[in-house]
Amino acid sequence: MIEYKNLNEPIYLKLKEMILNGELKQGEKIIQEKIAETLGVSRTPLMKALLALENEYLVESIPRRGMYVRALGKKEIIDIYVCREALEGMAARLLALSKDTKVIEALKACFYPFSSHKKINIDAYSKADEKFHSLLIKLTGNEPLDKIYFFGNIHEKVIGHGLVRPPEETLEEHFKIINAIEEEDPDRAEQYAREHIKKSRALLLDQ
Amino acid sequence: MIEYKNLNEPIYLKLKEMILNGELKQGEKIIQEKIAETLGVSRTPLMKALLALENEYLVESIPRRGMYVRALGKKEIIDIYVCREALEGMAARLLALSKDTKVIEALKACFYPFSSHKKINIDAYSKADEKFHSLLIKLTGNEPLDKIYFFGNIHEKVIGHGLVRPPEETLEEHFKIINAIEEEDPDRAEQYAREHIKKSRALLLDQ
DNA sequence: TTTTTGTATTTTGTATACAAAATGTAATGT
DNA sequence: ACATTACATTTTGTATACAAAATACAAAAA
Repeated sequence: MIEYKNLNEPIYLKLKEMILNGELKQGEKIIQEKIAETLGVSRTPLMKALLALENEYLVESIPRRGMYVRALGKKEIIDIYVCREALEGMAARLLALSKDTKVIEALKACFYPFSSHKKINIDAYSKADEKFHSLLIKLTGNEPLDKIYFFGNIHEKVIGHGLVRPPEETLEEHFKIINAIEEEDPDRAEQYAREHIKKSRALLLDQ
Repeated sequence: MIEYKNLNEPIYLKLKEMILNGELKQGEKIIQEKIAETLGVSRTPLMKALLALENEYLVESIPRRGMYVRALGKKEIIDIYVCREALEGMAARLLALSKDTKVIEALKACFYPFSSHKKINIDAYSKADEKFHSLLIKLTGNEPLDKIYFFGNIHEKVIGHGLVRPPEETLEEHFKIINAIEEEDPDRAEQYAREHIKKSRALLLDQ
């Protein structure tokens, strides 16, 4: 079977990168013609990418006024963490019920490099963390769930490239979630996944 | 402050209606030029509406092949109910913590016409049911949550215009949720909201 | 100075044109 | 008959053109 690739994905990816690394600032207006020119495309495929990003909560459209890089206030960030708590909690539950050994392997693999109790590279751990949370959703095989879970992007944007809490604290929590899944205990898997997000949320709320 | 209205919303709404009432059939290819002509617009604003519908899980895009009305199989429907369980459960929890009397009023108002224990009009109850579940989300004031909860549409599509379970069964469950919210008991509110969806899901799974 | 009004410029929204790919069909060969 | 190829048609993807609205700016009035 032939694989048809999305032709305007490169535009979408480039724009997303520009938003996440701050090349396009929060609240900044996206002047279509200007961006289209810098990307070397016309407004038509650019608009498709912008609409996709609007649905990922990265861009906000005001009719007849234009598209703006979404500015995330404290409330929005907290609200997103509430959504994550619900979705990742459910994902952990589903995985605990799945009885799939490959799931456990994949999740554990994220943190193999950090299990030796040596000094932890923050940047590498940050990537592993993002991978873990994304995998938690993807491994469920629930496509609608994956579709509504687009908050991974936000993560970087909120904290820069860092983490909400130090690895020493979260590594253990990650393994608690994985172990509950391995022991096929859906209630504990969900509970731990939710507590994990909730703790980060509480910290963000204080700042 | 001036309110700017989305100019291509009429196209979006008309298309959505055509999909939900079966005028455009499941799995049917959407030939852009043809639909554009029947709607009396060009392909450009039509594409915007189609991309919005793609993000609502009503339309599926295959690059270079075209846009298709999404065909929902049993798995997708079950998966959507799993998402609803997570999201509505969390919403009920948030409302229980909100201590807002207007919330209770609004939720109760959905079912006032059916509290007299007379014969229940299925069509009216079906609308009330949809309203209730939509309100549960909206009243939280969590915008990202509202954005990812686009499954209300699906409901009609799955069951025609009917209900998964009879009103006699679900009316009581609705009030159990409302009461738990009123008593500011987040755990029970979430539990009841989840059980409510779960029961419907179990029934769909059997069919 | 500050506000208002009129005008020029910019920018969005939509229609249209055209190239490239996909699809359909008929002719050819096995 | 069936498969394969060549060609015509359809359809998507992108660029461009143009109208309508929003914005910026300068001149006039309070």
